[in-house]
Amino acid sequence: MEEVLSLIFQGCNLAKELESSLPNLANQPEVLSRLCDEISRVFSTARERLSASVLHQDPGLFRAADALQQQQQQQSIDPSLQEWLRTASTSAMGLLHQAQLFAGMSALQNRAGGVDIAMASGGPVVELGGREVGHHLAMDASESGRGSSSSQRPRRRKDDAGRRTERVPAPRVGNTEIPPEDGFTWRKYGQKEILGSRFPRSYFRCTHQKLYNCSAKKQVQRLDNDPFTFEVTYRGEHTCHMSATAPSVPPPPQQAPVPPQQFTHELMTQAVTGAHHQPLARLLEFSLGGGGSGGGGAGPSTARYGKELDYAISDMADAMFNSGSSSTNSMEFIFHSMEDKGEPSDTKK
DNA sequence: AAGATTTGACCCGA
DNA sequence: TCGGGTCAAATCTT
Repeated sequence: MEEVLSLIFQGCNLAKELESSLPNLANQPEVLSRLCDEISRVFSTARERLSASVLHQDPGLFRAADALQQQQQQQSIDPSLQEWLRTASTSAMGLLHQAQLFAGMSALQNRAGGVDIAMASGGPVVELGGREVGHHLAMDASESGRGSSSSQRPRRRKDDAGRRTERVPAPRVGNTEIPPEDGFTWRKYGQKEILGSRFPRSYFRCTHQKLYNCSAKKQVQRLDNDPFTFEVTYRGEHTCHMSATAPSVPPPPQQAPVPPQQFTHELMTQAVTGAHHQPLARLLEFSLGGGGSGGGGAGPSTARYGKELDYAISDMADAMFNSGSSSTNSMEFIFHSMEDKGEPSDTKK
């Protein structure tokens, strides 16, 4: 499996390189063709090895892989599809990764959905059950009381008891640079090269730090020996969830009101069936084997496509897990939330 | 215009 | 003194 992942990773890197050099290669079809062939070959090899080991688990998955690969091959012929595929694959994998997280959050043991999602994200099935997305709410008593006397800028020590470290899987396909979503909204405030590490460490604080005096922070760093895994260190406590109006309230895992099958299939499909998400919807039709909405051409997309989905997913989580006191139908809210996220981005740029 | 991200500089614990 | 963590101005995005 390790070898296969390495192949996929290699393919992704090749694709990235191709993408970045597209402007320079626009009038060099032979070079483009060669690069596309190379990428196809890498992914084909990976897929063949995957097929041998997991095909029996979910044949539908490989229909999606086939569809993806066909689209990739068409890239060299039809440039208009390039952006479509790039954003669709990136977003789909991001979205599917979100599905992984939600599956863990709601302690879903959805056999079909779980297998589909985990495999479609290009990696092994990860132990979602062991990742308690909401657990970093645990109180960090030392946070508030320290740094009072000596320094104007309170600092934490490395061995601070308030640190909680998790390892979470990175998206295997698409933009693997994106830190994994965890149900909170974070604002990046720094990035630093760490001695002896191949990858820089990113520093985040809660988006609502000022508004709610929320002291939660997290560091995200990719593992040297496993670029597919992020090590996420949480520090501080989220005080923003104490407010009734605070956004991005972390979901209590046991309160998931949505039946697993409905969530992983219908919800995920419907979530992307807006005009803005047509390509993604098509991709998900493949990977989830759903009916889909049909119609519509390949719409425009932006580089932030995936991130918008991240936010949309966050809103979905909010809607799902905070609908207890509301009289509003949670699923309706979710879909409206998705529509709201999709509509404006169509008009932007 | 407001919010988010980037990035070089600074601070401070080890 | 070194290196990790944070600040804050510049820049980018929406």
